[in-house]
Order: sequence, then C-alpha cells, then structure tokens
Amino acid sequence: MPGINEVALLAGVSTATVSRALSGNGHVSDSTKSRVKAAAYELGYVVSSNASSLATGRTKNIGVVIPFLNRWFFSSVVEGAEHALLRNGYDLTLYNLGGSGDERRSVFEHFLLRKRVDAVIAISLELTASEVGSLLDLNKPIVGVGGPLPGLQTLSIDDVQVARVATEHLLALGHRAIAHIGGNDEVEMDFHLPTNRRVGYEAALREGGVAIDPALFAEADFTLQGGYRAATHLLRDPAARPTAVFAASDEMAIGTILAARDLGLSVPGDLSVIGVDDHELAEFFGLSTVAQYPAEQGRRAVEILMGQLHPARRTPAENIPLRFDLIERTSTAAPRTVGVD
Amino acid sequence: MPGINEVALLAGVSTATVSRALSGNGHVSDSTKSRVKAAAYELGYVVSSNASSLATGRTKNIGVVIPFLNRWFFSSVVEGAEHALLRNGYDLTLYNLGGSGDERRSVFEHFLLRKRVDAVIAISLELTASEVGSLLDLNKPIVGVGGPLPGLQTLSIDDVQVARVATEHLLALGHRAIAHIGGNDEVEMDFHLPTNRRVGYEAALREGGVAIDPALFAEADFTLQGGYRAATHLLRDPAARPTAVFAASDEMAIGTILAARDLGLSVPGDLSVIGVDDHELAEFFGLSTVAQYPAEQGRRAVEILMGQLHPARRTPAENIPLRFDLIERTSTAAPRTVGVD
DNA sequence: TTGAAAGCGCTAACAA
DNA sequence: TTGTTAGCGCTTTCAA
Repeated sequence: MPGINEVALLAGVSTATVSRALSGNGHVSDSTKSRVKAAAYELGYVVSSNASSLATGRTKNIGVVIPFLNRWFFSSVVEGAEHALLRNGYDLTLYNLGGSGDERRSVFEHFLLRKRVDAVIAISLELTASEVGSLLDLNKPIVGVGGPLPGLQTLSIDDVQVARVATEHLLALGHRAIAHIGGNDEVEMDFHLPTNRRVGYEAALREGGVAIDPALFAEADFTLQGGYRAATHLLRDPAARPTAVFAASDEMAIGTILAARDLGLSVPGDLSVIGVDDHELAEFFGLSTVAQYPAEQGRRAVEILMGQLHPARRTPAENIPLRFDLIERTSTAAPRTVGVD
Repeated sequence: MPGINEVALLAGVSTATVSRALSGNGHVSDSTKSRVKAAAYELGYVVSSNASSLATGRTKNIGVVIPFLNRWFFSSVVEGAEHALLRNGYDLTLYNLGGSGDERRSVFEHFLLRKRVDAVIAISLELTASEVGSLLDLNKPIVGVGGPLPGLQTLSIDDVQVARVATEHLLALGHRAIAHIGGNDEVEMDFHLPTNRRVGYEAALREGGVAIDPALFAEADFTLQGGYRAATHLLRDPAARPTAVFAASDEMAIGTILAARDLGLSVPGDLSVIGVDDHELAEFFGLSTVAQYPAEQGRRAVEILMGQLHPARRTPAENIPLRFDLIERTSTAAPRTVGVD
C-alpha cells in the first residue's frame, strides 16, 4: 500500500504537489501533473479516504437511511442513488432502520454522527422531531425521498394528483362504482401517503359527480396478500360489487386481480383494476397503473445533494416536480353495462 | 461537535485516558471511566471515525459488493448483513456492480481500494481472476455469499442437494414425468447454480429409476415472467404434459402456477409445482418449496468476518453448512392417476 | 492507572 | 507553479 510520499519520491515532487495533481485542486503544470499521475498509476496508489477526510472534513460518502430494503420501491430508490453517487465519486453507506427501536436509536445516536457521511438521504421515513433535530444538528445536507419530512427538503410525487389521475381514468371509462384499497393506519411507512391517495380518489369522485360510498373503501398493508384479502372482501357480495378498483399500490392491485380471478370474475370484463407504481410485475399482469420512477427519485436526491455540496457542479433543473404517468394496459376497460344514469 | 479534548477537559483527565475509557482498550479505573463516560455523554461526544481509523488502521466499515439490489435474494442478504453489522458496531458500504462495465471497473479500481473498508462481502458475484486478485491484494478478509468464488471463502447452499430434495419430494408423491425449469446460460448471476440444480434434479431422477427426458427441461431467467413462458411451453401439449414441475426459483415456480391456471390446469390436481427459495410470495401462492434463508446467510457472512477481524470474538459454530428446508404447501400432491408401472 | 508525545496519511495555508 | 509546514482528531507506545 504505497503512500503519497512514495508517489512524490518517484515523481520527484513534494507531497503537496502530488495531492494537488491528483485531486485537481490548485494549479499544477501539465507536465508535472502527468508525471505525478504516471507515478501514482505505476505504484497503484490510491488515496486513503480517512486521511483525506480528516484533513479536509469531507468524506465523499453519503448516508442512506431506509426502513426496509426488501421492497421494490426502496431497493429501486437505493439503486438509483447508488449509480448517481458512483458517477460523482461518492460511496453510499446504508443504514437500515427496520429493526428494533434500539437499532434505530443506535443509528441516530452513534452511526450517523461519526462524521462518516457528508450528507444524508432519508427514504420514506417517518422521523420524530428529535430525530430530525439530530440530523439537522449535523449541519449536513439532508434530503428526503418519498414523503414529507417536517423541516427537510423532500422529493415526493404528488400523491393526491396520482390518485386523481387513476380515478379519473376509471371515471372516463364510464365506471361509477369505484372501490379503493388504501393503506391502514398501522402501515405508516409512507406517512400520509395512504391518506393522500384516498383524498385524491375522493376528490376525483366528487368532481365526477359520484357519491363516496364508505363501503367501497378497504384497508390493506400494501402487500399482494393484503390486496387479495381486501379485494376478496370488497367483491364478495355480487349485489354490492364495484365495477372497478383503484388500489394504492401495484402489489395490492395484483392481489385484487388474483382475487377477482378466484371469484370467477374476469378482468377487465367484470372488474377494472388500476394501481400505482409500475412495479416490476405490473406488466406481466397487464396492470394499468400510474407509474412512478423510484430509481430516478434516488438519482434526483443525489443531484440535489451534489448541488449543495459542490455549488459549482449544481445541476440547473432542480425543481422539476417528480414525474408520474398513467400507463394503460389490459386491466382497465369500460364497464360491461354502461349505466344510463 | 465536541472533540476528545473537550471531554478530557471536562473529565479532568488526558485525552489518552478518554480514548482508553471509551474504547475499552487499556486499563482505566472504574471511577475515572465513569467520569469520562459521563463527560462524553454530557457533551454528546462521538468519536470521529476518520481520525480513529487513521490512527488505528481499522475503519469499522464493511464493503458489500452486489450485482443487483432489486431482487428478493440480494436485498434479503444485505438486510441480514446490515443488522449483524450494526450489532457489532460496523457500518455497511454498498457497492452495486449492476451497471455498466465502467462502473464495475471503477468500483474495483478506486472505491474498494480507498481503504475505506476492513473487509468485503461479495454476494452472488461472478468475479474475474483479476477482480479476485485485486480483492486479495487488499489483504482484507473477504467472504462470498451465494456462489463459489475461486480462491475465496464462500457461503452457499448445496444446490445439488437442494434440487435433489425437491425432486425427491415429487418422486415420493408418485410423480414420474417431472419437468425442470432451470437457468439459461446467459443468466449467470449465480454461477453454476442453474447447472448444479439441474444436476441434482437429474441425479434424483436417475436414482428414482426415471429416465431423463430432455423435452422436460426448459430454460428461463429466474423471473416470474420467464417461468410463465417456460411453463406455458412445457405444458402446452396435453399428450406430452408432465405431472410435476421443479423450478429452480420460486419466482419461476409462481410463473408456472399462473401458466397452469391460464391453461385450465389445476394445481396440484393436474400439476404439482415446487420451487426453491421460500420467496416472500411463496406462501400466498401455496407454493411448496425448498426454503433458503438469505438474511441468515448475510448474518453468517458477518460472523465469519468478525471472527477474522476480532479473533477474540470468534463465534464457535463456524462451519455449519447453510440450512435449507423442504416446505410442503398446497402446490404439490400425488398425481391424479398413479401409474401402475 | 495515567499522561506526554509521536505519529496515522493527507491537505491547505503560506511563502517562495 | 511548487515546496514547507502545521495541523485534521484520535490512538498508542513509552515513561512515570
């Protein structure tokens, strides 16, 4: 493991010049710069990030705090962030808060505070005021992804609007009896997300002149199983059966499709189903959905942080709202018998 | 951000004593130790990992190198490793090799070498000799998970045996026409895994006195869609239809179940299906499977590394082979008409 | 059991 | 453009 001294020796310059030549900070003549680089390459020299961090106060490392890794949305955001960080020469250190409360405390009290990271990306976390406080105390840039974090800059899709688009799609097809499968209070991993999607759903109905029927709402936990169960409940009674379901996630929507099948209902013949996400399985099931782009969200979070860490590199487009797109596949169609009002 | 000096001042001792009291290295009287701890707590002092690493040469950080994050197996291994590391006071830095070749090279040439990690966990990676070489040059403990890495200590289930167990389960139920959906050559994310599972499948058949029929083998890419397609192909011809399918992953097995349904076949009435993994969706689909435990594999990898990094802490049980268990659910049963031989 | 002091490997003033 | 030098904050001999 050669050090900066050896490179300096081989190149016939001082360590300061090596540092400057390799980091690009400060002026070095082209000739010495290439001599230094050649020497570094020959020796296989790589800076010690610790020594460098200690001297500069910058770590070139970003902390990502996350409640689960195991779900499509989260791992996709992390992947997107990873790639973007790599391109910028940064490492990504992962802090999974999914464990016990102790683990969570320990992350906040010790790990994040070790000065190991230059900035933090918090994904879909419901943080307590004191947790946000300790993050802010670090005096490091923080950006949230996937939910409003009080007092922090956050990247998230407009859930009300997303739900509205989905519901309006069903309305436009002629549906009137539109059920909604949304989050239960216990699953608050995405803050007010369930609530917001329900709000958008109800707003669209109201504007479409359709009365809101509480019997057409069911709670689930954002999983396929949960969606299946909720849908089974919703669809059981042929007399009170909706002609369409808007599920707040694709996994629940897929559960709904499977439940419909098991009840002998055809999709979209007897039942239209739409979800949110464009989950990796959505296409396979022909699921119409409102796509969101988690990998892109991860990338965007990184861009924002880079802008704050390196004002020079700042990316121009910083306030594009997060995209989402209606994707029509084969799970939605006009209801079999269009009502005549 | 208080430093060690301030703690020393407040506790009325030297910085050396603070370091000793807080790290547990060296002897400090109980009274001063508690005084120091109180002072540290009062000031909210946390060591600077950089300064500490620079002085000790240890980073308390482990690098995890992985080809995808987006799949159940990988994210589960990472989660398991994360929790175990957290308990040991270590951070986890993630290196995703899924991108382009450039990204891959850059990870190996720069990132891992920055002396930022004390050890490396390589998950399901097919590494080139030169990549393994550069890892070994680091002179840091490395352990692989999920596939044999030439020259490295590796944790992986016995894929031949896993496949044998699955196939024997079907044989024991009375099946003779047993198809296999395995990996294609292009999907080598898990090395010889597809091959090994096929080997176990064929060995079990042979021992069961069943001839191997190449027409009963289909390739797929380990995804649900791929399994669906392969199964559709396998099941299309009623005359040549197998009574059971062993898929090399649960996702492909679920695809098979869905394909069977779409062809009007009942599972397990007309077709038994078994997979490998115990994927999160397996239970929902009533899928019989050979479970493996990726989170535990991640944890085990961490234990091994901790054993090498801290010989004192060494966990006794180091060579338990990785567990796998046959889980019988409702996707497997005796074939409808048992042959009379 | 404790303290003084010399680094760990690098960067950034400052001076030349 | 380059070199000298003083740290960055901590750990760890060595001595007391």
